[in-house]
Amino acid sequence: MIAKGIQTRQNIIEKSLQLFCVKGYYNTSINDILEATGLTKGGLYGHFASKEDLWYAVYDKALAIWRKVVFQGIQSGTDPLQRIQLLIENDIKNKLGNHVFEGGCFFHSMLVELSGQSDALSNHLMQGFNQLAGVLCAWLEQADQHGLLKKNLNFSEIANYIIISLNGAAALYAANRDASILDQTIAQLHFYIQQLKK
Amino acid sequence: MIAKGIQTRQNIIEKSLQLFCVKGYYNTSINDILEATGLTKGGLYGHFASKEDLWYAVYDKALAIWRKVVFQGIQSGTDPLQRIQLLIENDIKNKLGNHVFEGGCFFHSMLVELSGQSDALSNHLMQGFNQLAGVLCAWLEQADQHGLLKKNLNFSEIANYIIISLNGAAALYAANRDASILDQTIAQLHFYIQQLKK
DNA sequence: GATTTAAAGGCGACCGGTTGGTATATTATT
DNA sequence: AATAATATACCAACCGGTCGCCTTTAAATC
Repeated sequence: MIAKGIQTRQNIIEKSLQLFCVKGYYNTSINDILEATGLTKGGLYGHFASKEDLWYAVYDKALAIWRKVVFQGIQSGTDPLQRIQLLIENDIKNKLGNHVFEGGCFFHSMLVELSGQSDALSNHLMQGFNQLAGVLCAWLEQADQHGLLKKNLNFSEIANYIIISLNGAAALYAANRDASILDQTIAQLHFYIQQLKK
Repeated sequence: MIAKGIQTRQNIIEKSLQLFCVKGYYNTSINDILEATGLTKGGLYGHFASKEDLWYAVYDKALAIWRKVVFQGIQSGTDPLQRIQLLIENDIKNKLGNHVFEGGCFFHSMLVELSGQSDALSNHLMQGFNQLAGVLCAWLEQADQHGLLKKNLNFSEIANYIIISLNGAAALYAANRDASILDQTIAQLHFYIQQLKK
């Protein structure tokens, strides 16, 4: 049987993740988390040294969730461009559309809120985005080696631009909750990527 | 001579705009604003009924600044697609790159922070974005009437997508402050718009 | 199998400081 | 003298965090 403490800790992380997505980091108070978990201050601070400490644990949880959703059905060996398209579709339709993170995408919301507020936390976030850019970049290079792409494309530039588009979609969708914007963004990014082909 | 009260009011708005951009709305305290303006509580609350009331005034100021920067050099009568390109370039290079708003784009930062936190304020923001989408849409229709575009394009979809890209760029640039990301985004959006042409 | 023991888990009062906001008094300006 | 502009003192509620105390649980001892 799983130790009770570990279960409680997991519950704190999950409830905090929801709250951070909806209300933001600073605007989520420890009391909000206590209310959501049914704990009291002493109980919570037995599991985490500080609110920032909790944030790192929440980040790890969010990353695990995100990876599962966004790399769903993607197999190495398949057409690299198709992998990119699938990743985009997963990110927009499954992550945003299925409200994997309530309120808004954890990573995008945190990035905007924490930029200029906490160098430590926002750098932590940027590392994640840069890793994703690296993956996309590698896939583009693979596509190029298969002779699929136009000449003289800047792969890291394209990778960054895709990430930018995904972030923008997260922002707009969180604000207006209009599902059609998701389909539209997928369609436009699909069109964009088609134009990279020879 | 301009009444002193009006000058003070303007100063409050300008300093608050800076603070909201850097720290966000909720995380900017009234005390932060007092410190920035040299006023005391009584002085400030003589000009604004509440923090939210101040936000609306700041929004108006930000909108005026944004309009000036982003429609710079754009004349009706010129090539509609070129107008779109210029607007994009103004938004990215002049608004983001010149740090017209310190810390991050006011509109994007506020949209992300206030989504799900304040329906009143985030709806106010969305109206602005929708107006911009309308302008871009109209320009695309003009371009189409001139026979410049491919068939069966969805103009409002394209307009939304451009806005999404601009918002994403604002998010990433605020976080990593790497100017090359601005040039890259301009280049990619330029490429994207070229692909819309016949 | 019953009893002891110790640690893990959780409770809740309390801390200094800050939040947005108000009422009243005081000072400049006209 | 009247009015506009600002200062001061204050409020209740809330902020993240600490600390000593109380339960619960499970292993160790008898």
